[in-house]
Amino acid sequence: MGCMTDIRTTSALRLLQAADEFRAGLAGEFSSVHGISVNEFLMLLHLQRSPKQRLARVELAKRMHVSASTVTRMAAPMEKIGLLSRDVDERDARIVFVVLTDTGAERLADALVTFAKRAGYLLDERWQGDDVVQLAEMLRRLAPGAAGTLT
Amino acid sequence: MGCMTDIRTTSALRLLQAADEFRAGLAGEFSSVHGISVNEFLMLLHLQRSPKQRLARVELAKRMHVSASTVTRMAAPMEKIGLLSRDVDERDARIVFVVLTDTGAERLADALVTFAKRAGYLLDERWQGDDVVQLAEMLRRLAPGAAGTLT
DNA sequence: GCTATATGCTTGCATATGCAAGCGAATCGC
DNA sequence: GCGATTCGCTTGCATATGCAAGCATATAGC
Repeated sequence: MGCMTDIRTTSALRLLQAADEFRAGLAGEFSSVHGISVNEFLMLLHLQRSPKQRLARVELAKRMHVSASTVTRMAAPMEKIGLLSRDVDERDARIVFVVLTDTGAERLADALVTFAKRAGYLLDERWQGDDVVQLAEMLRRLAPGAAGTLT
Repeated sequence: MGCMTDIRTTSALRLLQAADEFRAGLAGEFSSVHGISVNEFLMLLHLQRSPKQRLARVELAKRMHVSASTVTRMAAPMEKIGLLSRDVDERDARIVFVVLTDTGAERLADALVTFAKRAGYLLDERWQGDDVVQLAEMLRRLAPGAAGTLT
Protein backbone atom coordinates (compact mmCIF):
# COMPACT_ATOMS: atom_id res chain seq x y z
CA MET A 1 0.00 0.00 0.00
CA GLY A 2 1.02 3.55 -0.61
CA CYS A 3 -0.82 5.63 1.99
CA MET A 4 0.50 6.07 5.49
CA THR A 5 -0.70 2.81 6.89
CA ASP A 6 1.29 1.49 9.81
CA ILE A 7 2.91 -1.87 9.45
CA ARG A 8 0.87 -3.50 12.19
CA THR A 9 -2.33 -2.54 10.42
CA THR A 10 -0.91 -3.91 7.20
CA SER A 11 0.05 -7.16 8.89
CA ALA A 12 -3.37 -7.57 10.46
CA LEU A 13 -5.07 -6.96 7.11
CA ARG A 14 -2.85 -9.51 5.44
CA LEU A 15 -3.62 -11.97 8.19
CA LEU A 16 -7.34 -11.63 7.56
CA GLN A 17 -6.92 -11.83 3.82
CA ALA A 18 -4.65 -14.86 3.84
CA ALA A 19 -6.96 -16.70 6.22
CA ASP A 20 -10.10 -15.82 4.23
CA GLU A 21 -8.53 -17.03 1.03
CA PHE A 22 -7.26 -20.25 2.53
CA ARG A 23 -10.58 -20.92 4.21
CA ALA A 24 -12.55 -20.25 1.03
CA GLY A 25 -10.52 -22.78 -0.94
CA LEU A 26 -10.75 -25.29 1.85
CA ALA A 27 -14.52 -24.90 2.20
CA GLY A 28 -15.21 -26.00 -1.36
CA GLU A 29 -13.11 -29.14 -1.18
CA PHE A 30 -14.29 -30.11 2.30
CA SER A 31 -17.91 -29.78 1.33
CA SER A 32 -17.59 -31.79 -1.89
CA VAL A 33 -15.08 -34.42 -0.80
CA HIS A 34 -15.75 -34.93 2.90
CA GLY A 35 -19.24 -33.55 3.36
CA ILE A 36 -18.30 -31.26 6.22
CA SER A 37 -17.78 -27.55 6.63
CA VAL A 38 -14.54 -25.96 7.78
CA ASN A 39 -16.09 -25.23 11.16
CA GLU A 40 -17.23 -28.82 11.53
CA PHE A 41 -13.70 -29.90 10.75
CA LEU A 42 -12.33 -27.56 13.39
CA MET A 43 -14.84 -28.89 15.89
CA LEU A 44 -13.68 -32.46 15.28
CA LEU A 45 -10.08 -31.33 15.58
CA HIS A 46 -10.59 -29.53 18.88
CA LEU A 47 -12.22 -32.64 20.29
CA GLN A 48 -9.52 -34.97 19.06
CA ARG A 49 -6.87 -32.87 20.72
CA SER A 50 -8.60 -32.77 24.08
CA PRO A 51 -8.37 -35.22 26.98
CA LYS A 52 -10.86 -38.04 26.56
CA GLN A 53 -11.67 -36.67 23.11
CA ARG A 54 -14.38 -34.52 24.63
CA LEU A 55 -15.21 -30.98 25.70
CA ALA A 56 -18.03 -29.15 27.42
CA ARG A 57 -20.07 -27.14 24.97
CA VAL A 58 -19.15 -23.83 26.49
CA GLU A 59 -15.46 -24.63 26.34
CA LEU A 60 -15.75 -25.79 22.75
CA ALA A 61 -17.55 -22.55 21.88
CA LYS A 62 -14.74 -20.47 23.37
CA ARG A 63 -12.07 -22.32 21.49
CA MET A 64 -13.93 -22.07 18.20
CA HIS A 65 -14.79 -18.39 18.67
CA VAL A 66 -18.49 -19.08 18.16
CA SER A 67 -21.52 -18.80 20.43
CA ALA A 68 -22.79 -21.61 22.61
CA SER A 69 -25.93 -21.87 20.52
CA THR A 70 -23.85 -22.47 17.43
CA VAL A 71 -22.16 -25.41 19.13
CA THR A 72 -25.52 -26.85 20.11
CA ARG A 73 -26.80 -26.56 16.56
CA MET A 74 -23.65 -27.76 14.85
CA ALA A 75 -23.40 -30.80 17.09
CA ALA A 76 -26.97 -32.01 16.61
CA PRO A 77 -26.70 -33.19 12.98
CA MET A 78 -23.20 -34.51 13.58
CA GLU A 79 -24.56 -36.69 16.37
CA LYS A 80 -27.25 -37.99 14.05
CA ILE A 81 -24.71 -39.20 11.52
CA GLY A 82 -22.52 -40.68 14.23
CA LEU A 83 -19.56 -38.33 14.17
CA LEU A 84 -20.20 -37.17 17.73
CA SER A 85 -21.92 -38.46 20.83
CA ARG A 86 -22.94 -37.11 24.23
CA ASP A 87 -21.60 -37.63 27.69
CA VAL A 88 -22.88 -36.17 30.93
CA ASP A 89 -20.61 -35.04 33.74
CA GLU A 90 -20.92 -37.20 36.84
CA ARG A 91 -20.37 -34.29 39.19
CA ASP A 92 -22.18 -31.49 37.38
CA ALA A 93 -25.45 -32.36 35.71
CA ARG A 94 -25.46 -29.10 33.76
CA ILE A 95 -22.54 -30.14 31.63
CA VAL A 96 -23.15 -32.18 28.49
CA PHE A 97 -19.87 -33.08 26.83
CA VAL A 98 -19.48 -33.25 23.10
CA VAL A 99 -17.59 -36.47 22.43
CA LEU A 100 -15.68 -37.51 19.32
CA THR A 101 -16.68 -41.00 18.15
CA ASP A 102 -14.45 -43.43 16.28
CA THR A 103 -16.41 -42.65 13.14
CA GLY A 104 -15.81 -38.97 13.75
CA ALA A 105 -12.09 -39.60 14.21
CA GLU A 106 -11.96 -41.45 10.89
CA ARG A 107 -13.73 -38.65 9.09
CA LEU A 108 -11.35 -36.18 10.69
CA ALA A 109 -8.32 -38.19 9.58
CA ASP A 110 -9.59 -38.12 6.00
CA ALA A 111 -10.19 -34.38 6.16
CA LEU A 112 -6.74 -33.81 7.62
CA VAL A 113 -5.21 -35.29 4.48
CA THR A 114 -7.06 -32.71 2.40
CA PHE A 115 -6.12 -30.00 4.85
CA ALA A 116 -2.44 -30.95 4.64
CA LYS A 117 -2.62 -30.89 0.84
CA ARG A 118 -4.10 -27.39 0.91
CA ALA A 119 -1.53 -26.27 3.44
CA GLY A 120 1.04 -27.52 0.96
CA TYR A 121 -0.45 -25.33 -1.76
CA LEU A 122 -0.42 -22.37 0.61
CA LEU A 123 3.19 -22.92 1.58
CA ASP A 124 4.46 -24.03 -1.78
CA GLU A 125 7.90 -24.87 -3.07
CA ARG A 126 8.99 -21.26 -2.68
CA TRP A 127 8.87 -21.77 1.07
CA GLN A 128 12.01 -23.48 2.19
CA GLY A 129 12.59 -25.24 5.49
CA ASP A 130 13.66 -22.26 7.57
CA ASP A 131 10.96 -20.00 6.20
CA VAL A 132 8.23 -22.38 7.20
CA VAL A 133 9.63 -22.87 10.67
CA GLN A 134 9.87 -19.13 11.16
CA LEU A 135 6.35 -18.58 9.91
CA ALA A 136 4.98 -21.30 12.16
CA GLU A 137 6.71 -19.73 15.13
CA MET A 138 5.42 -16.25 14.35
CA LEU A 139 1.87 -17.49 13.88
CA ARG A 140 2.14 -19.30 17.19
CA ARG A 141 2.92 -16.00 18.86
CA LEU A 142 -0.11 -14.49 17.16
CA ALA A 143 -2.55 -17.10 18.45
CA PRO A 144 -2.44 -16.34 22.15
CA GLY A 145 -5.27 -18.51 23.47
CA ALA A 146 -3.41 -20.57 26.04
CA ALA A 147 -6.05 -23.24 26.58
CA GLY A 148 -7.65 -23.35 23.18
CA THR A 149 -4.50 -24.07 21.28
CA LEU A 150 -4.89 -26.59 18.52
CA THR A 151 -1.23 -26.84 17.65
CA MET B 1 1.19 -30.26 19.02
CA GLY B 2 2.66 -33.61 19.80
CA CYS B 3 1.36 -35.94 17.11
CA MET B 4 3.06 -36.27 13.75
CA THR B 5 1.53 -33.21 12.18
CA ASP B 6 3.59 -31.63 9.46
CA ILE B 7 4.68 -28.07 9.94
CA ARG B 8 2.71 -26.71 7.00
CA THR B 9 -0.47 -28.11 8.46
CA THR B 10 0.44 -26.59 11.79
CA SER B 11 1.09 -23.23 10.19
CA ALA B 12 -2.19 -23.27 8.31
CA LEU B 13 -4.09 -24.14 11.47
CA ARG B 14 -2.42 -21.33 13.33
CA LEU B 15 -3.23 -18.96 10.50
CA LEU B 16 -6.92 -19.82 10.77
CA GLN B 17 -6.90 -19.58 14.54
CA ALA B 18 -5.07 -16.29 14.72
CA ALA B 19 -7.37 -14.75 12.12
CA ASP B 20 -10.53 -16.08 13.80
CA GLU B 21 -9.45 -14.68 17.12
CA PHE B 22 -8.51 -11.31 15.74
CA ARG B 23 -11.70 -11.08 13.73
CA ALA B 24 -13.85 -12.03 16.71
CA GLY B 25 -12.39 -9.27 18.86
CA LEU B 26 -12.70 -6.79 16.04
CA ALA B 27 -16.33 -7.70 15.34
CA GLY B 28 -17.49 -6.73 18.81
CA GLU B 29 -15.83 -3.32 18.79
CA PHE B 30 -16.80 -2.50 15.21
CA SER B 31 -20.41 -3.33 15.85
CA SER B 32 -20.69 -1.32 19.06
CA VAL B 33 -18.46 1.64 18.20
CA HIS B 34 -18.86 2.08 14.45
CA GLY B 35 -22.08 0.23 13.68
CA ILE B 36 -20.55 -1.88 10.93
CA SER B 37 -19.49 -5.49 10.60
CA VAL B 38 -15.97 -6.62 9.78
CA ASN B 39 -17.08 -7.53 6.26
CA GLU B 40 -18.67 -4.13 5.76
CA PHE B 41 -15.40 -2.57 6.87
CA LEU B 42 -13.49 -4.69 4.38
CA MET B 43 -15.91 -3.71 1.65
CA LEU B 44 -15.32 -0.02 2.33
CA LEU B 45 -11.58 -0.64 2.39
CA HIS B 46 -11.54 -2.48 -0.93
CA LEU B 47 -13.44 0.39 -2.51
CA GLN B 48 -11.20 3.06 -1.04
CA ARG B 49 -8.15 1.35 -2.43
CA SER B 50 -9.55 1.03 -5.95
CA PRO B 51 -9.37 3.49 -8.83
CA LYS B 52 -12.25 5.97 -8.68
CA GLN B 53 -13.19 4.48 -5.31
CA ARG B 54 -15.42 1.98 -7.04
CA LEU B 55 -15.66 -1.64 -8.16
CA ALA B 56 -18.05 -3.81 -10.12
CA ARG B 57 -20.01 -6.09 -7.86
CA VAL B 58 -18.50 -9.26 -9.26
CA GLU B 59 -14.99 -7.94 -8.80
CA LEU B 60 -15.75 -6.87 -5.24
CA ALA B 61 -17.17 -10.31 -4.52
CA LYS B 62 -13.99 -12.00 -5.74
CA ARG B 63 -11.77 -9.80 -3.62
CA MET B 64 -13.87 -10.32 -0.53
CA HIS B 65 -14.19 -14.09 -1.05
CA VAL B 66 -17.98 -13.90 -0.89
CA SER B 67 -20.73 -14.58 -3.43
CA ALA B 68 -22.15 -11.94 -5.72
CA SER B 69 -25.49 -12.13 -3.95
CA THR B 70 -23.79 -11.28 -0.68
CA VAL B 71 -22.36 -8.14 -2.22
CA THR B 72 -25.78 -7.15 -3.50
CA ARG B 73 -27.33 -7.65 -0.10
CA MET B 74 -24.54 -6.04 1.87
CA ALA B 75 -24.50 -2.98 -0.34
CA ALA B 76 -28.24 -2.26 -0.20
CA PRO B 77 -28.46 -1.09 3.43
CA MET B 78 -25.12 0.70 3.14
CA GLU B 79 -26.50 2.69 0.24
CA LYS B 80 -29.55 3.59 2.28
CA ILE B 81 -27.45 5.12 5.01
CA GLY B 82 -25.26 6.92 2.51
CA LEU B 83 -22.01 4.98 2.87
CA LEU B 84 -22.15 3.78 -0.73
CA SER B 85 -23.74 4.85 -3.99
CA ARG B 86 -24.24 3.38 -7.45
CA ASP B 87 -22.68 4.10 -10.77
CA VAL B 88 -23.45 2.50 -14.11
CA ASP B 89 -20.84 1.68 -16.69
CA GLU B 90 -21.15 3.80 -19.81
CA ARG B 91 -20.03 0.97 -22.08
CA ASP B 92 -21.62 -2.05 -20.41
CA ALA B 93 -25.09 -1.58 -19.00
CA ARG B 94 -24.85 -4.83 -17.05
CA ILE B 95 -22.26 -3.44 -14.71
CA VAL B 96 -23.40 -1.49 -11.66
CA PHE B 97 -20.43 -0.18 -9.73
CA VAL B 98 -20.42 0.02 -5.98
CA VAL B 99 -19.04 3.46 -5.15
CA LEU B 100 -17.60 4.73 -1.89
CA THR B 101 -19.17 8.05 -0.85
CA ASP B 102 -17.47 10.75 1.20
CA THR B 103 -19.59 9.68 4.14
CA GLY B 104 -18.42 6.12 3.62
CA ALA B 105 -14.82 7.26 3.49
CA GLU B 106 -15.24 9.10 6.81
CA ARG B 107 -16.78 6.07 8.44
CA LEU B 108 -13.95 3.96 7.11
CA ALA B 109 -11.34 6.36 8.47
CA ASP B 110 -12.93 6.10 11.92
CA ALA B 111 -12.98 2.31 11.73
CA LEU B 112 -9.38 2.22 10.61
CA VAL B 113 -8.36 3.88 13.87
CA THR B 114 -10.03 1.07 15.79
CA PHE B 115 -8.49 -1.47 13.45
CA ALA B 116 -5.02 -0.04 14.02
CA LYS B 117 -5.54 -0.14 17.77
CA ARG B 118 -6.52 -3.80 17.60
CA ALA B 119 -3.59 -4.54 15.32
CA GLY B 120 -1.46 -2.97 18.05
CA TYR B 121 -2.90 -5.35 20.62
CA LEU B 122 -2.25 -8.27 18.29
CA LEU B 123 1.33 -7.23 17.67
CA ASP B 124 2.11 -5.94 21.11
CA GLU B 125 5.27 -4.64 22.71
CA ARG B 126 6.86 -8.07 22.49
CA TRP B 127 7.04 -7.58 18.73
CA GLN B 128 10.04 -5.45 17.91
CA GLY B 129 10.67 -3.63 14.66
CA ASP B 130 12.32 -6.41 12.72
CA ASP B 131 9.85 -9.04 13.84
CA VAL B 132 6.92 -7.05 12.56
CA VAL B 133 8.57 -6.35 9.24
CA GLN B 134 9.37 -10.02 8.82
CA LEU B 135 5.85 -11.05 9.72
CA ALA B 136 4.33 -8.53 7.32
CA GLU B 137 6.54 -9.82 4.56
CA MET B 138 5.66 -13.45 5.23
CA LEU B 139 1.96 -12.71 5.34
CA ARG B 140 2.28 -10.86 2.06
CA ARG B 141 3.66 -14.01 0.51
CA LEU B 142 0.72 -15.94 1.92
CA ALA B 143 -1.92 -13.68 0.37
CA PRO B 144 -1.36 -14.41 -3.29
CA GLY B 145 -4.33 -12.64 -4.88
CA ALA B 146 -2.56 -10.35 -7.32
CA ALA B 147 -5.48 -8.05 -8.11
CA GLY B 148 -7.38 -8.17 -4.88
CA THR B 149 -4.56 -7.04 -2.68
CA LEU B 150 -5.54 -4.62 0.01
CA THR B 151 -2.06 -3.86 1.20
C1' DG C 1 -28.50 -8.77 -38.42
C1' DC C 2 -30.06 -13.15 -35.72
C1' DT C 3 -29.61 -16.74 -32.69
C1' DA C 4 -26.75 -19.00 -29.10
C1' DT C 5 -23.79 -18.38 -25.42
C1' DA C 6 -21.60 -15.88 -21.73
C1' DT C 7 -21.65 -12.27 -18.19
C1' DG C 8 -23.41 -9.22 -14.34
C1' DC C 9 -26.82 -8.68 -11.22
C1' DT C 10 -30.87 -9.88 -8.33
C1' DT C 11 -34.10 -12.92 -5.86
C1' DG C 12 -36.15 -17.36 -3.69
C1' DC C 13 -34.94 -20.69 -0.73
C1' DA C 14 -32.07 -23.21 2.57
C1' DT C 15 -28.50 -23.06 5.95
C1' DA C 16 -25.53 -20.81 9.46
C1' DT C 17 -24.97 -17.90 13.30
C1' DG C 18 -25.51 -14.46 17.16
C1' DC C 19 -28.30 -12.48 20.90
C1' DA C 20 -31.57 -12.62 24.37
C1' DA C 21 -34.86 -15.22 26.93
C1' DG C 22 -35.93 -19.39 29.26
C1' DC C 23 -34.95 -23.69 31.91
C1' DG C 24 -32.59 -26.65 35.06
C1' DA C 25 -28.60 -27.29 38.09
C1' DA C 26 -24.87 -25.69 41.04
C1' DT C 27 -23.02 -22.27 44.23
C1' DC C 28 -23.08 -18.32 47.37
C1' DG C 29 -24.67 -15.62 51.37
C1' DC C 30 -27.07 -15.84 55.22
C1' DG D 1 -31.24 -25.42 54.75
C1' DC D 2 -33.21 -21.49 51.69
C1' DG D 3 -33.52 -17.80 48.52
C1' DA D 4 -30.52 -15.31 45.20
C1' DT D 5 -27.13 -15.54 41.90
C1' DT D 6 -24.31 -17.77 38.58
C1' DC D 7 -23.54 -21.20 35.07
C1' DG D 8 -24.45 -24.49 31.11
C1' DC D 9 -27.45 -25.48 27.71
C1' DT D 10 -31.32 -24.86 24.46
C1' DT D 11 -34.70 -22.28 21.65
C1' DG D 12 -37.13 -18.15 19.28
C1' DC D 13 -36.09 -14.63 16.43
C1' DA D 14 -33.33 -11.72 13.38
C1' DT D 15 -29.47 -11.39 10.35
C1' DA D 16 -25.95 -13.20 7.11
C1' DT D 17 -24.66 -15.97 3.34
C1' DG D 18 -24.39 -19.46 -0.52
C1' DC D 19 -26.53 -21.75 -4.47
C1' DA D 20 -29.47 -22.03 -8.23
C1' DA D 21 -32.82 -19.86 -11.09
C1' DG D 22 -34.25 -15.81 -13.50
C1' DC D 23 -33.58 -11.49 -16.06
C1' DA D 24 -31.18 -8.05 -18.77
C1' DT D 25 -27.22 -7.01 -21.47
C1' DA D 26 -23.15 -8.11 -24.18
C1' DT D 27 -20.41 -11.09 -27.24
C1' DA D 28 -19.63 -14.82 -30.58
C1' DG D 29 -20.77 -17.66 -34.65
C1' DC D 30 -22.87 -17.61 -38.68
